[in-house]
Amino acid sequence: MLVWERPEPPNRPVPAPLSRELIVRAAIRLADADGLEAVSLRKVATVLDVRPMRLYGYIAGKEELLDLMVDAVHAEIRPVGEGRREVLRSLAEATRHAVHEHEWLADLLGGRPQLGPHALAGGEAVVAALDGVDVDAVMPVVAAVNAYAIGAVRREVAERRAERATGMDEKRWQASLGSYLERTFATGRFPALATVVRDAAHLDADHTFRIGLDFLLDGIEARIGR
Amino acid sequence: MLVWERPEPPNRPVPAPLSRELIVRAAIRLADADGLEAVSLRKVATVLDVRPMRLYGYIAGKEELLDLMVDAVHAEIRPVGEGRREVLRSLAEATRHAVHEHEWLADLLGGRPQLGPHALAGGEAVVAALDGVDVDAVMPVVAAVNAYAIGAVRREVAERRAERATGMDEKRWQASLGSYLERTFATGRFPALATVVRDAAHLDADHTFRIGLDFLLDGIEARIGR
DNA sequence: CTGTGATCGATACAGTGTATCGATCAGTAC
DNA sequence: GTACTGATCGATACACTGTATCGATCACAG
Repeated sequence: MLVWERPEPPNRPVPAPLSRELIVRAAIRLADADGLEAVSLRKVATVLDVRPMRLYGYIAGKEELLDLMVDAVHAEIRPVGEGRREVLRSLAEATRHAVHEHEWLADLLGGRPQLGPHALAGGEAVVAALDGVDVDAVMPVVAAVNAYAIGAVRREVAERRAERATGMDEKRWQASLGSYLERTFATGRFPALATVVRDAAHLDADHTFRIGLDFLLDGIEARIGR
Repeated sequence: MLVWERPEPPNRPVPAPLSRELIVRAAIRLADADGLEAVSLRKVATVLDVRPMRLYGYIAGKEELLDLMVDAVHAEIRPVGEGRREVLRSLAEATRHAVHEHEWLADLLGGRPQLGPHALAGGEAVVAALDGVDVDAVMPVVAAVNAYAIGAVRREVAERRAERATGMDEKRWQASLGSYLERTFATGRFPALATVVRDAAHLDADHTFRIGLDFLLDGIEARIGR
């Protein structure tokens, strides 16, 4: 082996510039495209043309990356409109809309306290718009709307995924779910449930979300006024 | 090497009896003790004194195991009491209670469709107890209560975990969170939020859950009667 | 030119879910 | 009894994960 053959010079002409924001954006793109389980530090690093350990100079670890992703998307969740009811309704709808654009959000929302800057800014906007409401009532009201939105959106995403998992085709899913339920109901163990599933009108996701939200907003309005 | 030294006879005197239920129970014990991330097929197998691949004779994979765990706990979630409001309230409280006993449930609830036998049996019990309600209204009402319960309970667990993560001590957590918020609020970017956090009474988890639930139940009662 | 402190990333480690496939068994046919 | 068959089981292996360690490399201070 030739002694004077030096190993390739480190070849670090332009160390790819990096920042928390670039990392978070790359992670979000990965999650949007292929789901949360496609987000690994190695893949994020690859996308950014960087070696994995480099990321640890900007983030503490994967958990923090997930937190940062959630907070980044919180920038899109803002109430609009006027009047208490409209503000709260739009808050819930904005949450749902954000989850539609970032399905992985359903897996993370509510999983950890939301104290990032964008989440706090969203909270500020809501609380400010609820000006005039009894100060002791504000947090419970906002918390309730958030809780409903998160739970409802999780169920919605879960159903959508189950559909896709059985082969991309909605009709086929309805059929296979239907036949499974019919077989189960044929045992006679769930008579009341069977009646409802068979006889009730099947609402689409939009209506289901809005009906539940209206229940909640009705109850809130009755206590804090409009 | 001695040719007549046979390798130890397979030493399979009593192949540990196994079943889906044993596997699921072992997994639940692990999750109860150390959280969901402590549930791995290898650890479950170890606890059952079995080699990992053996499990695949009873379950299709880890995802199915998680589904089975959730359905098993659904056996504990049943409405009690009489009257529509009381049935729905107890449903939500039962969900919350189950999560208190199995904190990992907060990570899974709502994440996938609940079509297992115990979940369906719970649905049957609720629907049966709502006898007399307009058939088209039953599912939206139950879905709304479930959505609220799941979302609320996730937030509650998230807060509890954040407390524990900063060192087991609640006072210290309150202090560190408080100082973080104070520092953040000192920037003046969240004036409305700051006012509410500073001036409003801080409710404990029980009250917060019940207040939000009452909002929702009020709204429901106004539409479907009591 | 010579330290020196910071930065970076190759390597390694312990862990994961699960596909593969040879070893081993009970049961049946002769 | 022996020979075959089909089912069962699990050792091994693979690809992948998050991240700790630590030597190599750099810009810069003296």
